[in-house]
Amino acid sequence: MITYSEQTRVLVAVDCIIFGFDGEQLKILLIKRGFEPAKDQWSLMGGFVEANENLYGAAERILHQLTGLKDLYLEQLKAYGSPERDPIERTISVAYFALIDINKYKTQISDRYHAEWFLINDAPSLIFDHDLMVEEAKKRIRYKAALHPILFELLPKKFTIPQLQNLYEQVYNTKIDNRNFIRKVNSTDLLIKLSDKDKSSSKRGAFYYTLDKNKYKAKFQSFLNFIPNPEHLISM
Amino acid sequence: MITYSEQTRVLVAVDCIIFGFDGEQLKILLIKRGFEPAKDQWSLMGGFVEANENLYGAAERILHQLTGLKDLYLEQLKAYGSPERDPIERTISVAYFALIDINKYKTQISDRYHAEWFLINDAPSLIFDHDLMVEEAKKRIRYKAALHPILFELLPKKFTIPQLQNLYEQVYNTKIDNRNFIRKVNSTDLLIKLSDKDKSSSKRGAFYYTLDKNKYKAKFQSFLNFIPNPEHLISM
DNA sequence: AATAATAATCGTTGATTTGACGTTTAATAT
DNA sequence: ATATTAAACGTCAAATCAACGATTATTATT
Repeated sequence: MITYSEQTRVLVAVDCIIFGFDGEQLKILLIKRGFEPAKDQWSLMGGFVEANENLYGAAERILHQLTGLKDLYLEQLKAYGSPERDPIERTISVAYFALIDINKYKTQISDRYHAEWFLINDAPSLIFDHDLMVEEAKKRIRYKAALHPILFELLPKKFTIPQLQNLYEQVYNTKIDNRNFIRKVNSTDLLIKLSDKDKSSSKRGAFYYTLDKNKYKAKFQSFLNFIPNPEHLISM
Repeated sequence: MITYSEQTRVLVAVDCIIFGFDGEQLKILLIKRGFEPAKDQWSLMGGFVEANENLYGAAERILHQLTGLKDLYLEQLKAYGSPERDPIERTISVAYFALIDINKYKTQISDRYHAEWFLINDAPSLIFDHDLMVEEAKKRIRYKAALHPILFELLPKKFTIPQLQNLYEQVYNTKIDNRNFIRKVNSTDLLIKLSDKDKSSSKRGAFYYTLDKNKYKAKFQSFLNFIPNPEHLISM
């Protein structure tokens, strides 16, 4: 029987960078670690990969544990494997980022992890190399969202154009001309206008829209350009 | 003392998808495995991550072992972790892709690995999930090269415009209008025209060019568009 | 009933880029 | 002299772009 017996085995973990949008602000979900090392420090949600699951499955499980949600947008970011990244024992971590609508998130489930949403630009510093992971995840999202309509994954089923624009403005930390933005959004043909309005943030009220799922899938690969001169903003 | 003792440890490997260009054709470097399992089958070059090195360092080492080359373009593709991907024992593999100028490659070093260059569209099928890795690496290169000038990493120090165009045509498997291509290339201002010519492939001879390294670094992030309608070609 | 505030549409501008295509000139091996 | 490839220059209409002006719609507030 063949074995790889002379090789060292290491721990493999999955860590999740969870981005959320509540209709107003872009946030990230962090947990307060309940165990050593680095107990009581802020951290990404993570866990070890189990014997029978693949990496994506592990990320799904971990995400479900914390949020109670399934079928989220989830994409592998990168594997991190510096020998010193975990002080206790060498651990390779495969980072995944998820995009979720905060309104779907169930608080009660997260209580055991002491999870909290933080504004994307106002989050505490994290354990190990998690800050680096978050930075690289932000870059990746900017990069990808400049070309593909992934930001819709952050929005509720029904959303308004001002919410959508606000989301883009936060992701790219820039002001977007509203007239050009609407024109571009309409030209993608991805949205279906509903008959009811959101009157919470204005007197007139903004029409709700919903994503045309079929067109979304069909057009996912075709490049978008909601952001003027994205090459000035993106680096990765 | 804190430990993660109850967790299972697994093997972590690095596999390299090595793309090369010899001035005429785009190729991939494969090895014939000299050990079990899957002895004598074609495979990507890989190896286990050692105790004192990070993932990128492991990829560099493995690449150096096979090619004798250092300081190559090397980028992490993705981590692969299906439980069944290695029949002997669970192994997570972090795939890296490298871009190299085949002329720099030293044959004698590779002999112990029975390495061979294959045309990109005429390679044998590989062990484990290596075919999947190669497919995803090809996609990644197409995606990235549509936006960033990474294909220059495949070219020799001195190269001609016809060589460059040929390379793009092979990567995207398409014909490119030569007049528009030259105009676009010149407009990037990335190339320095040399005074000597390559007369091997034409009577007139084509001027050699070299990459302006400073401008290359400065402009790496700004999007290129050598490929007409890249959105028709790219998917990832 | 007037006002304020946000939402949404329509239109214009000139600049730039795009791809498709035509033409010409250059250099040199044969 | 000829064939062949390199390369530069030009044209053209279509499309896209960002920036900006103006208007209308809707409704809560006063």
